[in-house]
Amino acid sequence: MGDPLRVLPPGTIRPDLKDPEPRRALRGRGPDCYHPRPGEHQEAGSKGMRVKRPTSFDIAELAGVSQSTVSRALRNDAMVSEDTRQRVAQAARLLNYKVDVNARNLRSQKTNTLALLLYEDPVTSQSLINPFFLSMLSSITKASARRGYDLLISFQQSSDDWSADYAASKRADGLIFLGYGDYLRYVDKISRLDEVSTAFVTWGPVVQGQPGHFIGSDNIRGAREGVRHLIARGRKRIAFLGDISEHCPEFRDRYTGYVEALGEAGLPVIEALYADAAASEEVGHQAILNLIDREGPIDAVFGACDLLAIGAMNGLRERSLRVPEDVAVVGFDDIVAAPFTSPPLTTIRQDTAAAGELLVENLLRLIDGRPIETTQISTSLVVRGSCGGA
Amino acid sequence: MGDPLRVLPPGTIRPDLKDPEPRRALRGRGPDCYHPRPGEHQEAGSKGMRVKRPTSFDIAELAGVSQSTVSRALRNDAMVSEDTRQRVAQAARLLNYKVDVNARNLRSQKTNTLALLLYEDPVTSQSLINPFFLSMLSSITKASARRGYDLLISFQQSSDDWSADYAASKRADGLIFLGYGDYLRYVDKISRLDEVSTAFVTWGPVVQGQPGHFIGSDNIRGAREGVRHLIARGRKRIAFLGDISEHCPEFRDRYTGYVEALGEAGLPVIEALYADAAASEEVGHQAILNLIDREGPIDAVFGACDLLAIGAMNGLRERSLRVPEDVAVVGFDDIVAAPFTSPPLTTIRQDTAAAGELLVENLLRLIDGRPIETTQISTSLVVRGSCGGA
DNA sequence: CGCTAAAATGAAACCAGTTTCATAGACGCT
DNA sequence: AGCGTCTATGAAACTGGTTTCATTTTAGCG
Repeated sequence: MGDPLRVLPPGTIRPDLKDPEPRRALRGRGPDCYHPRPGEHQEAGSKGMRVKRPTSFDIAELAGVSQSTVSRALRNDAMVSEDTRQRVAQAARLLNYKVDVNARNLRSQKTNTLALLLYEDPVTSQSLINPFFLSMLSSITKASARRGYDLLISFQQSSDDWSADYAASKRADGLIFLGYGDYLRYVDKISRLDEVSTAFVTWGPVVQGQPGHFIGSDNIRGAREGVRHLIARGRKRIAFLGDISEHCPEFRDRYTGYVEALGEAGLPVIEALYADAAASEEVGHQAILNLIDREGPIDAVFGACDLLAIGAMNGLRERSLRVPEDVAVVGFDDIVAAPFTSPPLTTIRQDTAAAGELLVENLLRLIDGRPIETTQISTSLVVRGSCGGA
Repeated sequence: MGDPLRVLPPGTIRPDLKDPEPRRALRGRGPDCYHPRPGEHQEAGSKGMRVKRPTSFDIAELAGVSQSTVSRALRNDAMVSEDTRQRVAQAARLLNYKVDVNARNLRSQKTNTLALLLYEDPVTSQSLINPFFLSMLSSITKASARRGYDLLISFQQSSDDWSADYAASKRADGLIFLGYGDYLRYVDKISRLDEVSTAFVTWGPVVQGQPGHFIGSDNIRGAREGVRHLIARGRKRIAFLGDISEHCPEFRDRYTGYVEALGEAGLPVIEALYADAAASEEVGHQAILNLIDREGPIDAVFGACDLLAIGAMNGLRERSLRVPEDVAVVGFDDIVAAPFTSPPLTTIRQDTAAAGELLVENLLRLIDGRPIETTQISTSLVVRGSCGGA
């Protein structure tokens, strides 16, 4: 927003856009150098040959110590003198040495890698249409990076073998499951992981007796808070939008919170269920139209997720109902787009940063057998315009 | 959308929601079995001990062949008789054998892994706020999975070392760069990869002389098509929304297409620039308000990405301007939300499926020195409601 | 100064596969 | 039958680190 606005004559291109010289090529290589020529790797000889990458033996020689000492020094093992450590570090820098993680992993039987398995909605083949998961993905990536772990990512079809293989083949030390979809089949599948003692955590509602594996938001409480807020603002005919079948246990819990809040206030329960597990604008849009047409006037909607709520807002607008004057809307998740809908969406925020952190933290605890503490994340009500003001 | 609607009396919970029995625990394990007890791994003895995982030697013994034959058989090497292959496969199945990828990688000097490096907008620390990248991420994941490659994912801060390390430490065979952000610094950094002959590809505008590395949509042509469409629908004062600084070369190209289309028709160029590289609803929202306030009436907006266009639509609504009657809007990307805005957003679709496919395909070609063919993806105009009809 | 314990180091085993190289057997041909 | 070629297989080398175990240094102390 820094640049001033301006109007230029028709067809003008600002001079600085004209690319006076063509975009510069990467550091003086010829035009056809962009793929390595196979075969020339081995023969060491003239310039341009690929030098064999240095090993810890090369460092050892240069630093005048044994190879095992190099290994220790580079890992900051306690048993190396400061002097040696310095010399080794310098030699490594000099030769631009990088450990070979495969060798390291092979011997140490650890990979320093976590695998994130996203399971897909079997119908749409798209579990990631919901930006909420993007947010989770981002926080998980960061949380694992912060702890020095790499992250492998994989989309799982429900037909797949549910890649316990990632652990079995020593690609990863632990598994993180994430997604909406065919929850039942999925729980059934990952349950077997426990038997082969593979460390894993799952984003989802807590399952009894498995407090370590299942981590999730307090959906019941969050939804209750949102609906209470609507009630407090005088709304009486509040619809619920979301699939509460067993495929979507999170939504089920949110529905429970919704029902509880209504129960407290003695208000009617209006469901607009739909079978499609993939929560999207489209589904919310359709659902609200059906609901209005069949159930008549409502004065509020609680969407089981923001996408549903946003779809509902669009549907309401299509029926010339004003948000929030005629119908107040509250969502769940607080996706990045929520503040920028029109009106801005009031919603129950799931703390994805904390969630990612907790998933990774707990997984690492499982991996090395430390006890687990929390498995629930608390939500918070974010009041914006769509519910009719603070 | 299958379930019927219904209204229940206040406070009712549907019977099937009552969780008759608590959610079943994973296959009959005690409550505190959810973390492995360290130390009990080694001693093989009573039940419950962790059995040492089988190696290829175990398979060899069981199948009555040598270990090297096992290796060959499992990799479907040509030099194994069908009979032997069968016996080995069966033995492997019997012992539930999985290769140790670390050993495999170490010896074969390949990882069958690609690394996806997402670079972040240095200001917002969020390169993934744009769902477009989610779509890219998804398609890249699938494309590499389809080719049997694992995908490592990592968020890169512009301050980072730009993890050529992923290749140098033999974690990955090749690198894929993706994101918006500080493009200049970023190009400068990855340019060095070429010197250490690390295979990589980048999603972004083509850089001269490096046709293998840079892959992107035909942004100029796409934007031109979109603006032409607006002109064909009678719009004359068409604003452009997007940062065209050197940090956003894609947007720059789209601006070029915009200017070209206007030039053809002899129409004025109206820019609403902003300095923030992160394309978001918020920025589009603010930009359109500024633009209207300063430039007076416009009858169309071309957003350099969908998020900007959506933000603009919200801003227009705030000023009581109707879309598309008063102002037509066209975006770029075709994010999943585009069909579900109100009105549905007309936009230039980037074929993310093809893009992911091409990125991975070209990267694999670079890796093993095959020549590269295409590096550009064509876009397509998707006409919906926001531009004033087909 | 001599003795002991602790710290630092080196030699060699080890991780679990792939790959090379040598060899045995099968087969076709003269 | 003798010979060469090709296929299938096994033995052993090899990948590049970590870890164990033995050995040498160093430090502390009477």
